[in-house]
Amino acid sequence: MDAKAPPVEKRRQILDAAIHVFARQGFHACRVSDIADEAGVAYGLVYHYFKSKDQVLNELFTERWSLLLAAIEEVDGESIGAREKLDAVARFIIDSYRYEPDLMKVIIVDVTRAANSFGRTHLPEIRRAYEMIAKIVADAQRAGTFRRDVDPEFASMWFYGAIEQLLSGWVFDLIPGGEADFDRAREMLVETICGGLEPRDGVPADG
Amino acid sequence: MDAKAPPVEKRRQILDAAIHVFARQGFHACRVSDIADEAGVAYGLVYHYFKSKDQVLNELFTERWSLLLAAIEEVDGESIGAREKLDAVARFIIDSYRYEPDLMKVIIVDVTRAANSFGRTHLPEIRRAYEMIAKIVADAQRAGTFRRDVDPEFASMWFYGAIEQLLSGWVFDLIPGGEADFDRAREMLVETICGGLEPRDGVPADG
Amino acid sequence: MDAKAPPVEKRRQILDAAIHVFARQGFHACRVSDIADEAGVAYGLVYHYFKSKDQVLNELFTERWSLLLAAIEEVDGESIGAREKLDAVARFIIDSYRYEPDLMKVIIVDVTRAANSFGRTHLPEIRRAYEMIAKIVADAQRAGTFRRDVDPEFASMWFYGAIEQLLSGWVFDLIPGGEADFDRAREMLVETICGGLEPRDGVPADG
Amino acid sequence: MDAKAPPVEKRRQILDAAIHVFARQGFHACRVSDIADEAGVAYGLVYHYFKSKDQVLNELFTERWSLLLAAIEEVDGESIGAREKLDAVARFIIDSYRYEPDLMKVIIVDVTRAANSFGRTHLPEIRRAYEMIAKIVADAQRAGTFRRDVDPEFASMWFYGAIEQLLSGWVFDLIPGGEADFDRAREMLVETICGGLEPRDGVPADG
DNA sequence: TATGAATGAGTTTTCATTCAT
DNA sequence: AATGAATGAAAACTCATTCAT
Repeated sequence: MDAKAPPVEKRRQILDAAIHVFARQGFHACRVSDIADEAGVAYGLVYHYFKSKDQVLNELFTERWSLLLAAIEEVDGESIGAREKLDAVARFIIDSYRYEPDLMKVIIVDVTRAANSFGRTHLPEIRRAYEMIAKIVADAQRAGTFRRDVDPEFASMWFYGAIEQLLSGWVFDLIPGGEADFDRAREMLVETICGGLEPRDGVPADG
Repeated sequence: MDAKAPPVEKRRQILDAAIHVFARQGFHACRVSDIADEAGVAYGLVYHYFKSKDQVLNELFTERWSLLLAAIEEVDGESIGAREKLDAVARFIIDSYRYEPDLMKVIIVDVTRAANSFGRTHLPEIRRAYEMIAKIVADAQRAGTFRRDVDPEFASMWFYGAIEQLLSGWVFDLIPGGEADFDRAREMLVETICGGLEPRDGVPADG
Repeated sequence: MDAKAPPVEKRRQILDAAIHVFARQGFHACRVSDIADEAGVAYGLVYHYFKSKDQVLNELFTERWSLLLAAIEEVDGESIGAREKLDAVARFIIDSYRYEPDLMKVIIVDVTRAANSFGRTHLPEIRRAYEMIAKIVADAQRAGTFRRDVDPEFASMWFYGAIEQLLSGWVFDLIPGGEADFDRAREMLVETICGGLEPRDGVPADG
Repeated sequence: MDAKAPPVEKRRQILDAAIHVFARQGFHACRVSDIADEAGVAYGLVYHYFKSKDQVLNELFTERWSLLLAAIEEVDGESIGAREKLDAVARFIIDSYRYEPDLMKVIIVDVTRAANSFGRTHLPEIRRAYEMIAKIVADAQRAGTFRRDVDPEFASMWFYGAIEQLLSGWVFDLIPGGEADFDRAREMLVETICGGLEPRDGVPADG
């Protein structure tokens, strides 16, 4: 009865192939046929499952980014401190890179940082992540955990900007990316950013 | 009356035109003819002065980035605290954007963040900026002004990543970019990052 | 009714069209679109089958030249005199022109005589023909049929040079190229060259 | 008074430079600026003295070819046998190559054999050489020195074709081109072609 | 579902030639 | 006579996408 595998399989094959091809050559530099070759399917089949080359990347991005958004939301729902929340968010993103570096490379390089092309398209989703992080900060400010003289929107940018720079550093081999480095980098990132956001002598929590 | 206008003039016209065309349409989306049209010169003249479309962008980037490197170096040479140094660096970059938003947009969007194409080419220069910032941090750590448990290289990434995110926010209209916002953004950025890097209760300056 | 026309067909169409376009306009003067138009196919299809415009000509040349090499080899294998062998070779080349003047025109004008471009590329194959003719001469010298005081390599050049000049004459309408002229030209060519190579009074066969 | 060298000098400089540039790169592959660079003059000066890039080559060809025509004419006027005349013509051409290989290379490769471009333009002059050689043959036939069953026009082609092939062989390094080879090649060429044209047993001088 | 042949729009780059000085 | 800046036409090649089978 199942003489034939469900068609979904090839669709997945194509997506997975695209991850590696995009990571290797970059979205613009690769041809649709490169994806098909890597997936071991015929050329035109990509167009059977996807409307265009763009759509392949879009789908890859959305698939992953929605996981991120869900993760942030879940983290935010937990009863833990703001520092712990941001630490969890950073951990999620860094782990994404740790376990699927090619996919994250594609998302960072070809979407998130490619602000003129795909970044533009996905700005709303990207922005959504900023906002959720900003919300974590704002809540902490209300709770007195974070100082109030730094706008949550800006705090979110410092935090996300630092993470993106970190991942870029790994992607482009600017900094060592061994197993041991992941945790250490995250700890220092959270320590610095949260340290800067937490109240201290001479900095009243209420701004 | 001037016997002859210096030929350099048209070369400059082309570079300036390129800034606006690149900023408006993005490097890849624009054609060489767009640049020539904007500059009001003949198509081939672009190739008289530049080897390729790429070289136009490269020159634009290098021209500006070397100013940044010089500025950081100068700032680092002054007898001021680390926080003041980083504040000056942030100010220089933000002022660059304030006075030449199109040029900075091109540099950020088409070079610095376009890590797969031009970013790759200019990685050494970009890295140089990171290193100079890291040096400021390292010196402060030795002086006891900054805590020692955050690697200077990482501190540099948090700082630069935050600035890049800020400029991206302005470039893509994610955050308001009025005159008043420039100073406030810089203050908060420096306050957060340096705040996180400075020693405080329970954080011994020596790591 | 035929389930599917073999894809090879269009490839052949393109090659045939190229023969006529090259012959009419010359390789350099014609555009790829001229070939496509003549073949009645879309522009891009030329590039589907051939890597470049050059490759089209290369293929045309190699296809035909290998027939020539095979013909010379076959002729050389027969048990006939040297004069008969050279006559057969001349006949083969002249017949090639007689039946496919456009193709031969292309080969002579755009490859064989275009020594700086394609001739350079195909020098080894062209040289091979010289060598095979030289071998016929050398064998005849050993057999005493041809005098030994003319290097076979030179004899080969006199023979091939005469043929090439003859074909050029037809191609450029320097001499009449009617049906009757083909045989007569060949006879005179062989008579002159072989006559000059054969021993006679006062010219000892052993040089 | 002669503070300034006559302008003709630079014109000659350009022509001489063109010889070497054409020989090195080929007419089509070189740019006008290459000629100017080699001549050590400015770009536009080439257009002051010559109407176009083509005209430079045309002039080079005509200048030399007219010497050849004159030489053949002179040779033909002497009271010597046909074999001696043809030997003198061959010697003239081979010596031209011997003493000015670059110029002859240009003439052979870019004009004489480039039948589609410049060859076409200079066909009348080239043809003139054939005709003069044919006349030498025809006269010899009338005098009984050469057999009459080979058309003078064809005999001329065999002779000229052999020479052209010989020069091509040197130009493209197909055959050794040392000092000693020049005389030997000429002797064999004349021996073969004239040998084939001279009457012998069984070949009545009157065809 | 699967294949890959067929389509054709789009852009960079080259370089001969002109022209102002 | 001399310079070299300025012009702009021309064409190869790529590759996303469509479509017949």
